[in-house]
Amino acid sequence: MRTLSPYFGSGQWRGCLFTRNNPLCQVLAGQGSGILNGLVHHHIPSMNVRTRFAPSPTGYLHVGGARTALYCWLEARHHGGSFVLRIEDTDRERSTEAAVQAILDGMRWLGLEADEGPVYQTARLERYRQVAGQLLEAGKAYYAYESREEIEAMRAQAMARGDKPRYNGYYRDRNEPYRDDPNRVIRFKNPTSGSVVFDDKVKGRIEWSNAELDDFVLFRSDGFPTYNFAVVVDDIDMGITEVIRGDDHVNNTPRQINVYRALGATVPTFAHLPMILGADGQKLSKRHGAVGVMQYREDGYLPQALLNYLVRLGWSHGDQELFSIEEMIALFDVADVNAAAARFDLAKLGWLNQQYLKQGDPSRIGEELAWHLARIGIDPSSGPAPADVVVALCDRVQTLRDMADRARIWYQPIASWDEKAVRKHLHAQTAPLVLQAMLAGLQALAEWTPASIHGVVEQVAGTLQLGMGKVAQPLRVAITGTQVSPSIDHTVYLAGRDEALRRIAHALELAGAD
RNA sequence: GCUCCCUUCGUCUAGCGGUCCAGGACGCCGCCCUCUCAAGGCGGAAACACGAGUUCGAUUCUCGUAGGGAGCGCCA
Repeated sequence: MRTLSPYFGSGQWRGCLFTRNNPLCQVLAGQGSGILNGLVHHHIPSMNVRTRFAPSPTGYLHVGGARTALYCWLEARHHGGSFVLRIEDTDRERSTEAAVQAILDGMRWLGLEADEGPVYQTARLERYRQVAGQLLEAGKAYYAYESREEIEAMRAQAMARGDKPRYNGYYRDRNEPYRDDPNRVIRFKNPTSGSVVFDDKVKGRIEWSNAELDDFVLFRSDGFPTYNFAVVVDDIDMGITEVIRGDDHVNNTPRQINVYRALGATVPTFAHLPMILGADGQKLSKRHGAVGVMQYREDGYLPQALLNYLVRLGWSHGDQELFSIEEMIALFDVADVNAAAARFDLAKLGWLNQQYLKQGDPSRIGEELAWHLARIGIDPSSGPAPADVVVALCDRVQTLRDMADRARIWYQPIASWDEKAVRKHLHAQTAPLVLQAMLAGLQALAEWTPASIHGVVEQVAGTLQLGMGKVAQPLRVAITGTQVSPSIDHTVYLAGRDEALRRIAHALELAGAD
């Protein structure tokens, strides 16, 4: 089931929030003069920037969509405007409720929540019919009755001539009345001469000859509006001032602008974002890591890191690499976005993630780590405080998932011993002495902190006249079973006193075993 | 096929006619630091797709070419 937007509940066009302050929409929604008259001279007060993110719910929120949402969100925040979420679900075949939820979840995780919406297009069907009817009345649209086969033939013919496959306008001036026909569609009377010009905020000036455009379908024979019609009606009704979307829509823009004009509406500004490519330069697909943003959470990335990575992908501000949300809002401007497509580079995302792992508040990041620990079957309360683990490991991993994995040694018994490590460090001549001394020293320690443990290690090294390596390595193997771990004081500290003593004692046995 | 868009180091980018034998970041390589691994510090290799114009002068402007991409649906 769908939540009907409160703004677009049954028949409330007139009083909807989107139109309340918008004279244009008042008229659009109003009766009498209709959309075509009386609108032309209205100007939307352009002070109030309104952007929207309008995904179709056919899958999860992927990085491309996430970046579009981020840019829309930033643009709105930067100008003190509003960011609206609209769900384009008129394709009932492919739209699913689960996908809507996935998109909402992704946006929430990233912190890109909308000021208004979600608005569902399927809840606005009546409105599209109304506007189409007005277009029909004004002679700016007409009924056409070709069958799909006929259209197909038309296209083939045009192709054969070397033209674009287009509708030939057979019914354009025939003035055919409405009749019950399974092939009935409503087509838009596109201007036949002149051209459409618009200044795209990222692509620059784009000019499109009307001769290239045909009379596209506004309403399908199944009674549903087409995308190109619904977006325009929605964007007008919602008072959208800046349309920011993927550049796969540039080609649609001229025909949409013609619809705005036919409706006498103010045309918003457009910003078409280049797409994000996979690391191999190919279009992002399931095989090329086109995963939902929530997958990045599972992979151990922080939302702030993903956001930072995404904002820098196609946009920059001098040499700055790290941006807080506040800085993004203050500095971002769609007009500064690059026109070329960019590749997604996981290595850089990893670096950024580590930056945030290191800079963030350990206890806050510890909470997220606890989530990851739980995911791999570890009870966070069965060992050291996650925040302490963060401090010990943030310099050594790039993702929380790796961190959780490497934290195992402090929550679970040593799973396997690195034989080479045992041979080299536990069976070293001095190992028994070191472990013995450490055991005694740690036992006697008044307080259990990395600093106090560090003191013991140094003391042992001093009295035994050994280098730090000779002390730390056997100890490290004793605690972890391997020769790689965080600094020795943290490694011992995180084990907790009881467990540390137990492991050292056990290692002592191993050391003396042969 | 037609229309539109794109093109600086491997990658993300700075550059908006001279400041560029092109700057930063990730990655890579080397050195330093060092209890392991990292992190950190220092240094290095690495790019204006090509060809014409315009100009005293092009990475920056124009036009071609090549190579990428998008669209040409009763899908969004």
